[in-house]
Amino acid sequence: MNRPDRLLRDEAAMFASYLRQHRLRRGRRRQEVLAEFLSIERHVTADELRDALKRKGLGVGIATVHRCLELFASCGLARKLKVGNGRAYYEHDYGHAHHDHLICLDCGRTVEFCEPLIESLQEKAASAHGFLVKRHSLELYGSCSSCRSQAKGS
Amino acid sequence: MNRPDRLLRDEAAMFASYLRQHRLRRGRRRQEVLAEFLSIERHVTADELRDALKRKGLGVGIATVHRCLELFASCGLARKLKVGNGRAYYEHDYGHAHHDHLICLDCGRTVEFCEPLIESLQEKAASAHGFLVKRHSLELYGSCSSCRSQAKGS
DNA sequence: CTCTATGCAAAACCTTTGCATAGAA
DNA sequence: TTCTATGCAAAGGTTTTGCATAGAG
Repeated sequence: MNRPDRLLRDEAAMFASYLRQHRLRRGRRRQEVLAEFLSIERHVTADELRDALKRKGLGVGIATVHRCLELFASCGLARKLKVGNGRAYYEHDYGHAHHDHLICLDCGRTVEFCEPLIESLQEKAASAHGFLVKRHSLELYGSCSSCRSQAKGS
Repeated sequence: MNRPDRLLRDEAAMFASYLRQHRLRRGRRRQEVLAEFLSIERHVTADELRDALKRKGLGVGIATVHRCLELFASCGLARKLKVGNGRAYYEHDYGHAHHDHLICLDCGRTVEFCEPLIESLQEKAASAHGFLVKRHSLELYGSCSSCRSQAKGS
């Protein structure tokens, strides 16, 4: 919601710069997939993204979607995350503060949250074992309030 | 290391009780896989466990290993965890305090750690969004001390 | 023109399932 | 005996790869 033009410009610039540095080209599909990805403000799987494209009449092969998403992750536009079900999800990364996920085991709803104190405790715990943290993945699985109240009702 | 007999007895009792309650039987493979699993003090994949069994001359089918591991998870002997690579890892659960994982991106070494303060902050963050946490998964990816010193040296 | 991007199909990977049969209780 | 356990092979579900060709620069 409320995607500032500024953000989009920065993302486009990052993408262009990455392509240049790696001597890659801005193929038609690559641009379509990027535009669609950036227009979706939640994490998506390759499949979901392809479906979204198909609904707009753009028939992009699943392999291409995967290759695009990996590319976006490489250039810092996307963050890849794997949750329990084995599928890979991608979400916007650039300009988005780091966050973790709450996932409702009943309805699947996910909520992003951010707790800087947890992050610093992670660093501390890691350095106590000689580790330097590069990235982390934290998912809390449980039940959201609406699923809990429904469960009570039934 | 240092597995007290007490622990093993408890685990065997849990297993037996679960089998009884569910009218399952203690098949030969099931016992072999359990013994091997309990003898390994780190998380394993189904494949690794099967290889370990094979090295002892026990040819257990991969499907059976999967079925056994799911069974162990159901009866509280094992905890299943999925990390970034998409494979399922199983580790001892009974009698083991909850812990999270540090994973070295270079050498793959993993270290378990436990930080109760993080746990309580997770609860807090979840309840701020109306969630009740049932379980969570926290992995910190980075580089361990030995990989970092090697990198410096080269 | 040259080298990358793309689609398609096949392969790879890991896990699960179906089915016939061995084996517990 | 009866019902579960097991092996094997096949199926599933998702991601990756090979290859021929379209297409960007």
